Amino acid sequence: MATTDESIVLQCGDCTTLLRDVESDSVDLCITSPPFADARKSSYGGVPPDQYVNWFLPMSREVFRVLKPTGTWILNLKEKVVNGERHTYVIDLIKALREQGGIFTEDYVWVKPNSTPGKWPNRFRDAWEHLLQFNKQRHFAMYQDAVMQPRAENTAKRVRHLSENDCRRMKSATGSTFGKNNSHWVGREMVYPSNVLTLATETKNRGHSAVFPERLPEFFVKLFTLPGDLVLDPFCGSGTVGCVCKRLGRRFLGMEIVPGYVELARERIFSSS
Amino acid sequence: MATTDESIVLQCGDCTTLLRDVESDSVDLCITSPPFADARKSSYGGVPPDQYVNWFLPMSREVFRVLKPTGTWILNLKEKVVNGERHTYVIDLIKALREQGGIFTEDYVWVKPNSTPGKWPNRFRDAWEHLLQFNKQRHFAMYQDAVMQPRAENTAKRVRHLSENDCRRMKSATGSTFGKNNSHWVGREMVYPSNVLTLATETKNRGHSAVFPERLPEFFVKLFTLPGDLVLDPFCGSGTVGCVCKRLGRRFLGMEIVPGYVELARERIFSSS
DNA sequence: AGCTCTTATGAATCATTGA
DNA sequence: GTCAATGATTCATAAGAGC
Repeated sequence: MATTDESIVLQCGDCTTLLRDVESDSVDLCITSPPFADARKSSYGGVPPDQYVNWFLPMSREVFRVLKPTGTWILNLKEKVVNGERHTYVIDLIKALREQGGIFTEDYVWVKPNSTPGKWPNRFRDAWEHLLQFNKQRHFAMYQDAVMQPRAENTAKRVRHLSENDCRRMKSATGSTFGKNNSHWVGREMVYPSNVLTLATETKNRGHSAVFPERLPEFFVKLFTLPGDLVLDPFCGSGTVGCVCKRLGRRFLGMEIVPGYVELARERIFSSS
Repeated sequence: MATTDESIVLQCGDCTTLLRDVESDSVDLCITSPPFADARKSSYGGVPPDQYVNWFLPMSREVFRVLKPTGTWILNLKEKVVNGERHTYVIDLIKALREQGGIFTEDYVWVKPNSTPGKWPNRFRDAWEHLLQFNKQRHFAMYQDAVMQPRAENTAKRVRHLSENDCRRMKSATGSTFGKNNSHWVGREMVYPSNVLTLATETKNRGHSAVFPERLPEFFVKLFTLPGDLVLDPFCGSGTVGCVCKRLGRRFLGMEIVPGYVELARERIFSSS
């Protein structure tokens, strides 16, 4: 499908099929949030949890093929509750991707302070998701200095003056997990983040039910690519990763099966320039 | 082994053996942080990651046996990095515990905002751990009101001035059907927590490395037990869970293989009274 | 400009009811 | 019985409007 900018390519169709036409060892970073099991039924049909791994593997084989040896894949997933317990499709998939040759380098956690409300007799609301990092080699490209952030104010001092309950509520006050109060960058000592990203979900209606906050792909694009590098999102939805790549000067290849979302992504990516 | 208080019992020895003398269906909550793979080499010999599940299963069988049908097991674990990737012994163990009859109800995340600074060529510092919840039945004891926390300031403020729209809810463009009626919020000062616990680790303690900050077992002891209930920690170390139980009026059974830790736990638990 | 207030909305889950 | 549809439950956040 045609594009209006050679460095940003959007394709409409099934990504497993479309990926067959992508050159091997050409992608620096794949970052994607595939439809979770049983989710987004109205637009994607909803893959049953028990069939999720088998549904996933033909696609992942292509992703590993097109990824550069030094490239990275960041995969956003979350366990669904089925019959009162967390389903194992995510951990089954981790095992399967390792058998496909992937190296399970890290499990970043995305903490969502404004997660969907809800309380049930047996559980509280779900405020975190996986960001699984897979690689083809143990040595991969990583630019850690690009994601440094200011050190938080003296945490220990604050903790001492907080009540018991306030301490559990300190989500935005402490430490150097990524996404905390970054309001005063100037003149602050910079530190490396951790493997916990605390970022609120988008609350503005973007016409898509599962939109990344831009700072999430931005973190990984800066961490794993340089300007001019190629970023792939095989389930690009409304194009958040593409927007970030355009802004940061990375090339982007996005695939999406729902025509309406492709149009939405095109508008979002090219209207901002 | 003798104790100085009938409601707090400390035993020195291998927990798999000691557990055989514990009555079936008698424990309301088991909360424990077993030695992670390859850790605590001096006392446990450092279980190699590949043998971790086999090492674990005789003990877990006993834990499930002694747990009440309505009881809960909270298990603190973290994937260790082996040869550049996260080892799968945690997810292998989840699968194995389910095969043993356990119900994998929830995966709480403990975020440690002040974890040790540091970074490596291929990863940042590790700032989170699993708190796996297993049950014997789908219906178990849970006292959610005991762990409520103050509402966020922002929300508390706006509840004082509700608009018309706060009392109804329009359907979202993407078809989600969340209902909300903010008028129910009026007069409510406390809200329920999520499945993410943000708690700083306790850095300086008297001659021991504390596994848990006290607030962590406190959260689960309040959530899953009533005063007088029995709490078990088969790897009780320096006795943090016991201290919490003493303070909150729960009975406690702690097991620890290193005599020095048993003594330390005894001092900590009984000196505070 | 800067503060306060208003508004929309999100990868949800469980118990109950009806077919 | 088994399965599907419906109703009840629940917060925090960013953007924008208003002062």
